[in-house]
Amino acid sequence: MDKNYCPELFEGEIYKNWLDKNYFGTNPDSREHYSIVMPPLNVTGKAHIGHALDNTMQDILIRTKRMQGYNTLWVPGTDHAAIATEQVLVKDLKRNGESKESIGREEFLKRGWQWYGKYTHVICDQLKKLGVSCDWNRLAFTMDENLNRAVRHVFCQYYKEGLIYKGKRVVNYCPSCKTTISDNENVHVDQNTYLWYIRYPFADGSGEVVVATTRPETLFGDTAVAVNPNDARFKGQVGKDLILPLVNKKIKLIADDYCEIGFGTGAVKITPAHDPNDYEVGLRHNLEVVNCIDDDGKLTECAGQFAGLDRIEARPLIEKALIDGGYLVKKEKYKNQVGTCERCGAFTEPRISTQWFVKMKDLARPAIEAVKTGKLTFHPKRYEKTYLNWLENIQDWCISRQIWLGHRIPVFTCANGHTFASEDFPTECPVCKSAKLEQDNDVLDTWFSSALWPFSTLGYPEQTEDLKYYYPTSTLVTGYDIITFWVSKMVFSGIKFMGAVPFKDVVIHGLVRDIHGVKMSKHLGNGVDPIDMIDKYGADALRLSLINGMSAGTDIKYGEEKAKEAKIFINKLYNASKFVLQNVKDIEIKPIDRFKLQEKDKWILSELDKLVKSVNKNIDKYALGVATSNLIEFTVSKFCDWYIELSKVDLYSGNAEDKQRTQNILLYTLSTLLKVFHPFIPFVTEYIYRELPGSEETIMYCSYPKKVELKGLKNNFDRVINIIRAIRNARAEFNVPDNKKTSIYILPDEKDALIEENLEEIAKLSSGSACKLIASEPDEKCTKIICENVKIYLPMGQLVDQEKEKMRLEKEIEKLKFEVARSEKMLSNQGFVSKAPEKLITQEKEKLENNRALLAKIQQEFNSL
RNA sequence: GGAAGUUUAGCUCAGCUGGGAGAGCAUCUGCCUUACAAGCAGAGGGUCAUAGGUUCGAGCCCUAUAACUUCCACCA
Repeated sequence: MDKNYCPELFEGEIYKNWLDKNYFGTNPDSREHYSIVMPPLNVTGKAHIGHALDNTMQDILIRTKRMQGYNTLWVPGTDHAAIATEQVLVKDLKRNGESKESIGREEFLKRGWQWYGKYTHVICDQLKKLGVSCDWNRLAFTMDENLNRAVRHVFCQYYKEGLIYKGKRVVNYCPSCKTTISDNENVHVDQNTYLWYIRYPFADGSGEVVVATTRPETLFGDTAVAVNPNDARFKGQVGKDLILPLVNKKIKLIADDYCEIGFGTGAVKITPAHDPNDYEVGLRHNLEVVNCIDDDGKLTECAGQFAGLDRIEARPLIEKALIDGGYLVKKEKYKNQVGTCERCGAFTEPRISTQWFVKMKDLARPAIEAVKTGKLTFHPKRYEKTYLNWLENIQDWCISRQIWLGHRIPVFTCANGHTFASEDFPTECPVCKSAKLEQDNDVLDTWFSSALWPFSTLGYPEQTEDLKYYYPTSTLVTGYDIITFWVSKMVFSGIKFMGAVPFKDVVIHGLVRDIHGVKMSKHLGNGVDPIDMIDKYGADALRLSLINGMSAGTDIKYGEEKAKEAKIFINKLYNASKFVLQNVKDIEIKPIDRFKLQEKDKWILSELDKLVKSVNKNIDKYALGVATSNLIEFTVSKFCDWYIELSKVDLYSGNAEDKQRTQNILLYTLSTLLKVFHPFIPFVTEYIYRELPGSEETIMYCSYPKKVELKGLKNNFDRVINIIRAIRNARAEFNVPDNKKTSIYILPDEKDALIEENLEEIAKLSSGSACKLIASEPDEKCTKIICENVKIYLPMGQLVDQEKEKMRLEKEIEKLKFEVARSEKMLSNQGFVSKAPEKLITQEKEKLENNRALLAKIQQEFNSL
């Protein structure tokens, strides 16, 4: 083994070996299953650090369950991310002077597939570097032929049941991406703008109504002005005609509750084509719908001289025209929120258009029930609120998108105008047999296909063996940002089409932010590239740094430092292993219960037992961050700091029996530790494990430790640890450098087997030249420590100063007096004695007694000085 | 406008059903001790956001307040 940990030397080789041996592959059998479907990664470019976190968590769960003997399936996959990919492709075309239209739909789709073919590898290779143990034989893609079948099947099912309909709605439209986007993709941002107060004169010349608007350019689409029916100011005026400025068209003044009395001027212009509320008002009052903004975000002919101008750019020109015409009353600063496209950032336009919708109310109900009845649990639980709140206020889901990439809506219209949905590719109209068919031009929202992910990847709509065996899956791991986008949709789809929730547990993690807590983005350049981290520190270090200290569902602040720290820790584990390996070369492996264990052995084994139990418990609770810190704590503070150092005594003493016992315990402890640790840091644990004497072919299939199978581990070794610490402390207080060895004399209060057994250990770990048991005070000038029922004498020669000793003891006495007083106060408190639990009271009493005794001893010591 | 989360050492965060404030990093001191200087040993450092309340006892439970973060929402 190399002197220090070099992950680049073995991670690639180990992963290749796992793949070659098909260790990740699985098929249904008689065991209990544990399955996860990977949230599909967008095939748009690179995996980011959030993917690394998400997949590390899943890998930890899968690897643990695999070692626990479950039949574990982890399905990897990618998503076609239609809008994003289409955008990239369009940009590419533009660069070559081409366009979607110029190359045609078929050719465009071909390029889409080329893109997917190329980048699927890239993203999968990145996941492989991370060490994920998913079944690559089953790599799925949301556009695969069988997934497309599932989509068509589901669509037609909905269609047949009347759950899908085509309707007119005001939807968010992105003029830059040229497609409808969902409410979720429409992000509201604060904007400093103005309120324009515009004068609308009555047609009969009897005055005017002033309206306030943030969007003067939509004036051309106005078909009414509304006031509140109870607004006294407009009494008798409702129903009269107004002149629409610049257009000189007559529109009516109407009364509608939507208009609030207190806001603005009390009158609001109604533009049914470009505002969802106005559209509703329009329906109620039977208003005309005038589109004044087209697909490109440009004003239409109804804008007269402004037709063809971009809606935003036209604004100042319109303002000028309003001023010139004497229509503008005033303009004041105003702050509001405006919708922007999540992907391209362009201002979105609410726009009336014909779209496909899924009726949500009935689908949502069982999905709500599933959580309320506990069939589905979120971890942490508070995210159930996000989920429920969304489903309880659900709107119909707009599923059509005006782009080319993606699953095309399987609805056809024949030459005679018959419209029908078809799961297969039809050749004739089922009504009139016409062979002239035209398919709907729109494609489905990407989430429509990912909603089916947990069963479409297992073969649906075929009732495959996989589907029967692995569905419902066990756990879904994902970020809180897509609970509404995705999780909810999988749940109602799963219930609807499979008759069961798609997973039992949903584990939610936070976002990985930069070290200052700012969201990572290309724009800010504050992103951390996971592949960079792997190249510099190794995949295990990246994994560990993401998981360690993570707490459920909270965002993680992440910087390169963390990966560096993790690597340093792994180096520690690596070196501890190296030490063990160097010392077990000549080992004769025996079960550890064959040996007569010393206290220190019992101590490390009982600590190991605690560790293993705690890690198991925390993995079951999905508290992976806690499990990780337990593992690190044991490795450093128990195994390395103490047991390895203690073991040196018996390894080098020349006593063959002691050596053999210690070798076996070292090996047992290390190998158990590696197994428990393996799901978290798979590479280095496999690498070391293979070097261990008596190891199996791979650590991946070792059985996951549940506890240390050994009785009688109770021990008192903490006394020795406390004594060693006390000596180290005293030495530091006297400024004795570590390289200056001194003798240690111990005078026990009574015969003390534990101390007798550990004299050499005490000497070794507290920089002593030797540690001797004595029967009476030594003659040398010593400093004296009283603790753990022994008196310890450190011969410090000239360094010992009576006054200093006194001060030391005084400090000690003060502390003890304080403690004693505290206990006494507590125990004399009637409320405490009568109400506190029995166990606590006896504990407190014991403490008081011990402290009193110790105080007496130290007091006596002080007096004798 | 509604909801959730956060507030503990200089920094990043733990802290379970209430029972003597913890870790890592950073800082300071001493050590190249035959696994590791990517190391070891030791030390300093906190009115647990604020104000009330419940309790024998509150970092933890309740109420209010403040600051920050996030999600949801159609107010011109």
